[in-house]
Amino acid sequence: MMATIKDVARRANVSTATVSLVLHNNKRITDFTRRRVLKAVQDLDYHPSRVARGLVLRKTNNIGFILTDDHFLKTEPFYTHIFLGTEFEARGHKYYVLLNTIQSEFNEQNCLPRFVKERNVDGIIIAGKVPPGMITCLEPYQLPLVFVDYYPADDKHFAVLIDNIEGGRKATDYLIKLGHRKIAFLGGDLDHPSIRDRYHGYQLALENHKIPVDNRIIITSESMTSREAGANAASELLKQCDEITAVFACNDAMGLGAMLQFKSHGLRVPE
Amino acid sequence: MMATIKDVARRANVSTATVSLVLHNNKRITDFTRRRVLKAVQDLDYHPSRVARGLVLRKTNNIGFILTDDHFLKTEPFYTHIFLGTEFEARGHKYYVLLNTIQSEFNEQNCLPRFVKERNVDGIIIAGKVPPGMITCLEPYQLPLVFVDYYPADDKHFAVLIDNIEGGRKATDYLIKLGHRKIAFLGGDLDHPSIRDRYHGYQLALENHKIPVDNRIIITSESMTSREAGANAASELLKQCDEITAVFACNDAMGLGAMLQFKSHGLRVPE
DNA sequence: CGAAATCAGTTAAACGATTAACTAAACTAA
DNA sequence: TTAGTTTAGTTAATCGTTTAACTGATTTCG
Repeated sequence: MMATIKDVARRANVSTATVSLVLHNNKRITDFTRRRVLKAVQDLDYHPSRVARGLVLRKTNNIGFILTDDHFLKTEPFYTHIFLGTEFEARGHKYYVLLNTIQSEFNEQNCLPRFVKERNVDGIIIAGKVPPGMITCLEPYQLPLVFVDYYPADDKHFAVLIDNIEGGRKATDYLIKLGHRKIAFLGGDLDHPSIRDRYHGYQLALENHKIPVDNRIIITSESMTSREAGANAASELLKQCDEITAVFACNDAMGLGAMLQFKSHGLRVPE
Repeated sequence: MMATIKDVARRANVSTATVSLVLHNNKRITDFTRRRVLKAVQDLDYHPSRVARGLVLRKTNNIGFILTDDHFLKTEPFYTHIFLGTEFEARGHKYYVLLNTIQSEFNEQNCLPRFVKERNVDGIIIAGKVPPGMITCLEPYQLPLVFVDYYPADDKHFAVLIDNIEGGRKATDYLIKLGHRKIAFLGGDLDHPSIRDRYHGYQLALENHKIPVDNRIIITSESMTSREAGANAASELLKQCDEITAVFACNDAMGLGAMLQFKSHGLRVPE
């Protein structure tokens, strides 16, 4: 069995309070006692129980990471990296990360991750598209909330965002500088802020170079995040306009799907 | 503030013990009382604190997931899927999953994940290559251990494994059935059991078809898991033998690297 | 009828820490 | 000398549950 604070106290011939005080560097313990306690701690390889400590301090040192699983699984490894980065940083601050993937369909009832209701986290990170109603549901728990890649409606919450406008602008700019003039835009849900912003950036770049926006070669639809969607979009583009020389795809999966589709129509990519 | 069992007890005019018993479906509570308690539970949206419960039951309902981060980050999304699957299944059993990526260099000292020392997990899943010495270090904690994609030295431990021999055999068999005779093998560390087994499967398939194993076209090296490694191996292969018509790569990154390298030498892939 | 058994709860200890409040001894100062 | 202060700890309450042991009332049965 693992050593508890009582074992340490017994071994060092002090009270458990003293052990705790030593471990918190309280100055009212003499060096003599401190050393004895520390020795006992070492001997027994004692580490305070996270659970017991959590109870009295009302603090779990857990961070809940909520992830719309669609994103994690179906698109790029973007969220994997976000998650790993979170875990790494949290670990550095002696926090643990509890992952909870959720469905995007959100119903008021058994909606929230269990770790919220069971008070098993001190704060929450939500990555990806946040189901409507979720934030309201979360409100009464008073947990610190941080969004990743999502624009909260109000400005009461923190969010970590990608500069999608600038990203979209730069990417498009790059294509223009390569000489492309007919650049198609392949996006997912335009209601999704990140997609909207990339589109915005795309527009800005075209504007800067006085290239008109051609609505025929802008293809977006709500559920467009998969390869098939990309492929379908590519077919669509081929029908719409044959002067296209470049494609701006909002994610890798769609880009790849489109690329394969172009190839199967005898076009060569990147040429 | 969140409701505690005391709030529920007060509201239902019973003792906290009764509330707990009701929640555990103990039969010595009358329907009359049970209903009152359940009503109070609903009204207050009460959920037992995982932390408090953990303390008294000596059970955290957490599973520790240890991952050699090299694998997670640098190679395929294989481990991502394992992890997500684990989280999903655990959630179904009311467990949480604590991730902890570790370095492959393992030193006896501050080696083990904190969640082990702090008794914050009930069991451990280790995915990927397990650093030597780690298992011994883990021993005294008496935690249930399950390995994923790793062959434990002793048979005291459970492991979830891929049938790499069969996988390697099938893949090679497929290439042979397509008519290939000179099939190169690109692998990582042959000490790694999964690589060794795939190689074994590769050999078996060749044997079955009475194709001799050509050592010149078998390229393995300890750290070969990246695209660059794949590219280097491809160059090597081109020098060694020009009759190669197919390549068996042990992971996607290497395969991709090799493919790109072949292309840049003017070869067409898959043709 | 009276002892034993059953019923429907309650009381209180325990889990492993933290910390405010207390205490006994030593020291300080008028 | 004596009251006050500082020092170096200890005692005991607390966090929110669970559950063994208890209790008082009712029922069962020989």
